[in-house]
Amino acid sequence: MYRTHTCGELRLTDKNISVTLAGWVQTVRKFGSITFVDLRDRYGITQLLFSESLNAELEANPLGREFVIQVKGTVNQRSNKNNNIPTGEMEILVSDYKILNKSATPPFTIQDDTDGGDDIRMKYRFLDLRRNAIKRNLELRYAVGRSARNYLHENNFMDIETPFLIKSTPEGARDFVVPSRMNAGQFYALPQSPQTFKQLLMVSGYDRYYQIVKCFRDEDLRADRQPEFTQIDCEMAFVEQEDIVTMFEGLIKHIFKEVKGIDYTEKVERMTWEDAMWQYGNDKPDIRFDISICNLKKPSTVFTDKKDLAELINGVDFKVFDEAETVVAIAIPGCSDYSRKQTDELIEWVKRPQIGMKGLVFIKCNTDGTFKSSVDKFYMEDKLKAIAAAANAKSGDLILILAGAEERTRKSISDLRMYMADKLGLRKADEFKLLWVMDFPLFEYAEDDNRWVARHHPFTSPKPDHIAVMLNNNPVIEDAANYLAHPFAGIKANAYDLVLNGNEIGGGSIRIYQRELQEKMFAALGMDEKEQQHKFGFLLGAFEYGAPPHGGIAFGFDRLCAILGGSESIRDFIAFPKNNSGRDVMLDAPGSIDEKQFEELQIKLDLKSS
RNA sequence: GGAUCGGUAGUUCAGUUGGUUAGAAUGCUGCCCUGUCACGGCAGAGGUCGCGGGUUCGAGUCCCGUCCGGUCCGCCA
Repeated sequence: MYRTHTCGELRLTDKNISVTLAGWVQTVRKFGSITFVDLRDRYGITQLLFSESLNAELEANPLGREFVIQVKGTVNQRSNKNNNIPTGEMEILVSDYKILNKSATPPFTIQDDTDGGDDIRMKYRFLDLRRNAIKRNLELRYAVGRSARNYLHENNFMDIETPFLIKSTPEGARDFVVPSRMNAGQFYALPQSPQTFKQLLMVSGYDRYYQIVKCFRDEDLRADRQPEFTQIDCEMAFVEQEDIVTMFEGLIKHIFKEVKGIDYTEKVERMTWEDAMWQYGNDKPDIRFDISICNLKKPSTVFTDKKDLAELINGVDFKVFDEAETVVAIAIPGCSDYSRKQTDELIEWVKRPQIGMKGLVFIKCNTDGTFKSSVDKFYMEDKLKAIAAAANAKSGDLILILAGAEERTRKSISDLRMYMADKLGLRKADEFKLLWVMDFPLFEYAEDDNRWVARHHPFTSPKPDHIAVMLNNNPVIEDAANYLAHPFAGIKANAYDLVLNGNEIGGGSIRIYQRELQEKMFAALGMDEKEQQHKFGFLLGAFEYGAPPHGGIAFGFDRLCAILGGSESIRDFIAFPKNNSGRDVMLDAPGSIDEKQFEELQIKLDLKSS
């Protein structure tokens, strides 16, 4: 037997018992003729005491960091206790030890506050995984997964596996492809999600399905995006949007409770996509802090009580505002005392290429009731005051205003809002706020091809009221410049995203389950009958054999874990993640393959030079 | 496809206006130390300044190219 106990298990109450432990040497502290060793395993650290009698042997067989050793000894009370660790009151008085395996000196220290940078830690990921920080993340991930399975199991969901080797359907994200040896010249695709399979399972009558499943998308990476990632993928039959929303609010609340000990009793807020875009500039707003956007340019349908805003800023010959499609303002609490240097910094920040604004107008709402702005030349105090009122600014606030093309400006003010909130510490990692964003547009306009693309995916159903609009209108866009006037532009989808602290953690929809509507949808996306049959014939066929109404949702499992762990980066919640370029730096993958493999696949490599 | 920041000891970093022998911390090695737990003390080893080219009397430092890594935009139905 290698061990009787783990390194996190023994306490002072075990005093005098004989034990055998095995683990890794974290540190060796030689202190004259006695030696202390911290022995580490997955469960904790236990101090070993090598007394004088073992000195000769330690000299003959010295210990080094990360050596794997086995020790026999008795549990001993420490004369100096360490209150920082659970095992800090006891130690093992070692009678005998054995080196099970030596270790080279690790390239970085395997401690909570490691000296290793990201690069080296990724290359030696197996060492990094020994560290508490990463271990805790993986434990959290396991807990979230287990909690989700428990909840779904209790609610009659059934875990059904779906294939990884499927057919490429180049709609949406880029597919990873896998050549087929037995079908030379043909390729499988790895699934971007099990979408069509779970819908077919609904047709088959498995009315509550789930899977915690890998998905693959060949797109560029981000801190919160990996080419292979994990979804909690769910689908239900005989449901409406409200059923899904209730069921999966329940799932997240269950996870909050089981994993974080949080009772999320408050009502989960809801917001239409339209409101989210106008009030927060973003379809996944962080609503933990109360800063919303005021549109100063046009009378907004959202703010019906502030109809005169456009008059307020126009007509003083300030060209920046006059010529801008959109002018938006946010009031930052308590920042009216910003210095010239600080406001200049903000201006530089919005001018960075990533944000790409030409400038930033600010109004200081001083605590003495006066106003000071960067546009005093154009706006008298009474106008500044009126703008401040419109922007919901209080005394002591700093109003920041951006002007420009609508989409760009809206995104920028949203980025600025988040930047300021981070700066002011308003985004607290231990505070969690859920939000449903609903009523997304069904279609987006693709300028390049002058056609509609599905905003969510092509299986999403329109709102019941909008089905007729879809069935009775021609999807062809005759007037590209005026595409918003096309009836399809206003069609809203039966789709919903669950947002947690400004991150989309889940998204789903009620699906189309009738062949006619599905065909109409495909046609709207520019697919002729032949193409529809080729790509999705199996699904259209299935809809003819008693497809029930159904809908579902998929959660980004990695992202959910990262947020619950208080991190924006998902990489530390994945045991073996890819780097920014989609490489596994430990394996040095991807790599080339043997000539023999090419021959078997009957593939000849002929890279096109760019 | 693009922007931007970085690459100097095993590791994390500093390195002034281009100027003598490139530093610190930590890790590593050796010696001392009977209660440490970020142990302490003394001594020592450790460098192709990512790579290639250029400017210069002289380049870690400036310029061009390239590779690698981080972040972001585009992209991610």
